[in-house]
Amino acid sequence: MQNESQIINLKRDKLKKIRKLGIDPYPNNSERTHKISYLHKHKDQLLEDKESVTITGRIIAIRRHGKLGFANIEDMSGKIQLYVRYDKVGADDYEIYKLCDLGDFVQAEGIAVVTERGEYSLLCHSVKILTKTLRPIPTVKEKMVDGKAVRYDEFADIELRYRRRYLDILLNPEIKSTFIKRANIITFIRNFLNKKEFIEVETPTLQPIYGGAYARPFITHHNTLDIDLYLRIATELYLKRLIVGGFEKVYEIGKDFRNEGMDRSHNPEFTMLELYEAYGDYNTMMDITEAMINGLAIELNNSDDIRFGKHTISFKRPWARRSMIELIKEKTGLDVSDCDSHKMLAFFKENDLEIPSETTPGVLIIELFEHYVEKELIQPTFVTDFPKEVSPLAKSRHDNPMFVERFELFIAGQETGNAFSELNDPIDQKERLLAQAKMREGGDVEASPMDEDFLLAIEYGMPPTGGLGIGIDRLTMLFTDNTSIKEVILFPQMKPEK
RNA sequence: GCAUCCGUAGCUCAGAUGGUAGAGCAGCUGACUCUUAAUCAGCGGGUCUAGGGUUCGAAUCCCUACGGAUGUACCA
Repeated sequence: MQNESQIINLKRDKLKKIRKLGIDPYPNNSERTHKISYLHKHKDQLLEDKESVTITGRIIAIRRHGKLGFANIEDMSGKIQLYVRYDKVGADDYEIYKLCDLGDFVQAEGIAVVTERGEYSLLCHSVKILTKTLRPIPTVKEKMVDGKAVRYDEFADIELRYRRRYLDILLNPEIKSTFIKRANIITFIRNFLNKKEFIEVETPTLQPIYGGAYARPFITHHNTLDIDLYLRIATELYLKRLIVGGFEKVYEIGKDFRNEGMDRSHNPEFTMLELYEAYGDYNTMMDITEAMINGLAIELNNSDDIRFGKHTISFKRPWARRSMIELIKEKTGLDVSDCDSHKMLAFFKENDLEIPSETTPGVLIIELFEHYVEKELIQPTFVTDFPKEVSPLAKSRHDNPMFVERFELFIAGQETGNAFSELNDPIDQKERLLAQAKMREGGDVEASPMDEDFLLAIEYGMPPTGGLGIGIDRLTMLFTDNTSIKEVILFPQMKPEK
């Protein structure tokens, strides 16, 4: 008689029983005098003073023994055992205790004691129910073996964990700490930038023209204006307008949306930090990136090093700064600084590499880099000097105008940041955006549309500026030793269940 | 997109070669005034992801769909 819906019916019956006793299973008010962690911090004093305390929490284990029983309850700060005796709480409250299930929220008042078996507990004088659960909470049991918690019956189904993240957080403590860490990372970045006098801003998520990255957008519609709007793919073009306006240091931490493939490192919406500094360039962006992430490592781990899978990654400064050309030459022996596509194509053929659909020098160089170099860059490495044609918003190098002043930051083989000396020549910028628009007309769905309004702003004058983008999700993956972006996004995008 | 693997009770899993589904935990009933994966006795619980096929017979073999994981491609 007990599949899930029957268990739910049994719980509804208990609910009725509680109501029959004249008790509201969902009272409007609750009270607590202390968090559970307080009981642990002031253990000796509480044991001596026998001061009455009231705590609240969720039942995570329950053991009944006739006229006495135990329950482990947990709040955000910790766990403690409740010790419930018929002769202490009285018949009414004992009845309530008997009607409590795993997952119910309760309020307990009592004094701190140590049981005969040596467990620090709250000996209850009263027990009150705060919320009755209707569904069976998956049972996860833990046993301490040699100081290590061995878990039984884990809540481990990956799909269920993501779809019912609340259960994941409730039942898997390491998940809770992952997301606390994520919050700490964002807080640290805010504090770091605020201290450097960056201003935090918010720019539109709904944009009439999207741009600032190479990606397909989500499209939506505004009813009153009767126009289509795009969910932003980057904050870049609006933040630069603010530099034009005289904000010298700005940043935004927010969601970008890209309508493309999903995999281990891509979620359709993701969190991005972008910052812009007037009178800076890509070199100052390297400095600030190093300082920020190194500071983060020290803040979180009290060390320059973190463990990531098999690797120990050291954020000790300075980090490697390597030209893409140099790296390719090192791995392949091929010098691509002359952007000779014939030579590169010959190399592709010699080595049986798949030839990309476009065979312009820039695309071929990137292809070589991704194939031979990217995955090898485990320690933090700034890869500099990208081909101009794949960087429409970056300034050219003076010594070789085929390349731009740009870097991508690679850590553990993964792109974690992207920065450049921002192009501020309005005529050059217009030409490059026109080239993008042409690619778009030619069928490149990821090329950016022309943004006249952005060009207008640049024509009013943007000072030399360094700009930087860092993927917060990927940074969090690094610092929490996760290889899937879904593990660091609370509610990752999933296909609907049928 | 392609390839491979996976989907059995609320949770974690077992179900060789096809023979008609099982365990632990959780739940229910009872016992128990110091337990902590409580214990003991008993009881129940399943559209084996869905649909089709092969077969006397399918959780098992085949096909399709759905969902997930991994790899790969794409993502400057």
